[in-house]
Amino acid sequence: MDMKFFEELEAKIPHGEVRTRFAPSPTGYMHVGGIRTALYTWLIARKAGGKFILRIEDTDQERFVEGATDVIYSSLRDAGLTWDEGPDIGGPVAPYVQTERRGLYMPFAELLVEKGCAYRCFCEKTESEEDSGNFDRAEDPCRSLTKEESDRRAAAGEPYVIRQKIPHEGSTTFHDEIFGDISAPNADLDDQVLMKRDGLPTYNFANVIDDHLMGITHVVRGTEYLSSTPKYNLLYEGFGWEPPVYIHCSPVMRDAQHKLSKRHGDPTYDDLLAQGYLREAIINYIALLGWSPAGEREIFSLSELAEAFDLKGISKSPAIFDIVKLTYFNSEYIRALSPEKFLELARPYITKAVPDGMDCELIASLLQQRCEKLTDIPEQLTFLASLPDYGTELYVNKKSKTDEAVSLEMLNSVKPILEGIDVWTQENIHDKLIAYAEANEIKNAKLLWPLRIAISGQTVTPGGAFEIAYLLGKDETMKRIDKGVALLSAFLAERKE
RNA sequence: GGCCCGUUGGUCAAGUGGUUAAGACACCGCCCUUUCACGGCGGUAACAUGGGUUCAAGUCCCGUACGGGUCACCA
Repeated sequence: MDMKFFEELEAKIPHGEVRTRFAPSPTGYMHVGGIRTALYTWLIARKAGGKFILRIEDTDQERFVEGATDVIYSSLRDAGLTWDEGPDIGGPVAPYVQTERRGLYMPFAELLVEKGCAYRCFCEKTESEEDSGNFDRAEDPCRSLTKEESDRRAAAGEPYVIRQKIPHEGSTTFHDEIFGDISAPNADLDDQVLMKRDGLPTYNFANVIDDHLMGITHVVRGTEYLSSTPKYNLLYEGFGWEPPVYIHCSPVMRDAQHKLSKRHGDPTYDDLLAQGYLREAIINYIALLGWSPAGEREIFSLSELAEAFDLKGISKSPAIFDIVKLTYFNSEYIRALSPEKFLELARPYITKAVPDGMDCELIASLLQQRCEKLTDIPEQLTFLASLPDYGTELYVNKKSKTDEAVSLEMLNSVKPILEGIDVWTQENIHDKLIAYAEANEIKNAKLLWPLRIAISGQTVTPGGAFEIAYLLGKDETMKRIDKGVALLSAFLAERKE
C-alpha cells in the first residue's frame, strides 16, 4: 500500500479554522429546503470567521442532469451565499466535484479492507435484497471470505462492490448539536456499500472521505442522515479520524405529512423569485423556518443573520412552509426599499399593465405601501388601461355616507368643475375639488368616494381620486364620469318603477 | 415491521421545575383616514395522551397515540 498517497492528501488538509460545506447533488433545481441548509451552513462559517465550501456530489451517473450545477451556482450567488472554495473557483483541496475526485476513493476503501473494516462483495444483487430492501449480512458469504480468496477473485477480474464490515456486537453513539447523543445497536446497522460496481463511491463513503480530506469541521445536513450517521462514525473510527461536529436539521414541510417537493408543485428558490418575492425576504423568512433568534426581532439582513445565528436556536421538529408569512416579510422588505429602488424593480410590471406614457414614478409611489409582491402589480393597475365592468352597489358606502342617489348628485357636481380645469395637474384637481367641497360644506369622503368609483370601477385602488384622475387624463376621466352618471341614472329610474 | 427522531394556538415559535405560557404571521374588532392598504390599540386561540417523580411539571422518567426519517450498488 502506497502510504505516500495518503500522506500527501493529509498534508493538504487545512486546520485551525471552522470549515463548513454545502454538498448538493445536481438535480436541476434548488428547493427551499436546500437553500435553507445552504444558508445555515454558510451562517455557521461566517459567524465563526471560517470558510464555506461548495462541493458537488454527482456520483450517481444515472441521475445526471445537464446544466444542473449552474442552477446551484446562480441560486446561491443570487441569495448572497458566496463560497470560499468550490468547483468554479478552486481551493487548497481541489477538485470540488466528486466525479473529478474518482481516483481518490478506491485506495481509502482498500485501506479499510486491509484494516478489516470493509470487504469485497462479489454477490449479484440478490432477489431478497431487491424485494425486502434489506441486505442480510449474516448470509453474505463474502463477508467471511479469506483475504487470499478475495484477492484472487478480484485479480481475476470478477466484479465486486466494497461493503462496510459492521461489528455484530455493541452499539455506536454519536453526538449531534441539535438532537444530543444518539446511539444505535450495531446489530441494526447494515453492511452498506462503500464502492459501487462502477468504481464510484456511494454518497455514504464519498461524504466521509471528502469531509475529512477537505478539513470540514461542521457537517450540516438533513435529518434523513441521522440514522446512517452511526455508520459514518464507524468509518471515521476505522480510519482513526476525528468525526466532525454534526448538525442535523429537520425538513421543511408542505404540510404535516409531506416534505416540500418540486414534484408536488412546491416552489423552488427560482420560482419564488419569479413569483415576485425579494431575495432578502426569502432568505429572512427561510432563516426563521426552523431557527429562532435570541430576541424578538424578526427582520434580519444576511449579515445581521450571520451575527445573530446560533445553533441553540435550531429546532428539532419539522417546520411547515407558510407562504402567507413569507408574503408578510416580502411586503415589509418592499416598503423598506428606497423609492428609487422600488421604481426600478416595479417598472417592468407597471409598464406591462399600463398605457404608454403614464407616469411610472407616480404609480410606483402609490403602489409601494400597498404591494405585497411585485407580481401583484399588473392586477392592481388594470383599471387604468380600461374601466372594468362594475355594479352600482359600489357607490354605496356607509362611512362616506353615499348611496346611488347621492353619488349621482356628486358626479354631476364634480363634472363641470373638472371640465373647467385647463391645466390637468394633480394639484389643480385637488385644489378645485377640495375648494368645492368646502364651499358647499360637503365632506371630502362624500364627494370623492363616488368619483373614485366612477373613474376606477373598483373599491380598492392604489392612490385616491386625485391621482387616478390625473393619471387617466382629462378626456378619459370625463368619459368614465359620464359612464357612471349613465349607470346611476338607469339604476335610479328602474328603482322608481 | 425493526431501529432512530419528533409532538406548545391555524402557521412559525419562546420556554430549560415555580410565568397571568412570550412574540410574529393569519383571523376578528376598534381608532386614524379620501376607499383599501399602511399605522396605532385591543381580542379569539396552545403545552397530543395516560401514568409516575416532586411541595411544585410544558419543562424530568415510563407507557400510549399520532407524525416523520431510515432500513438502495440514490443522495
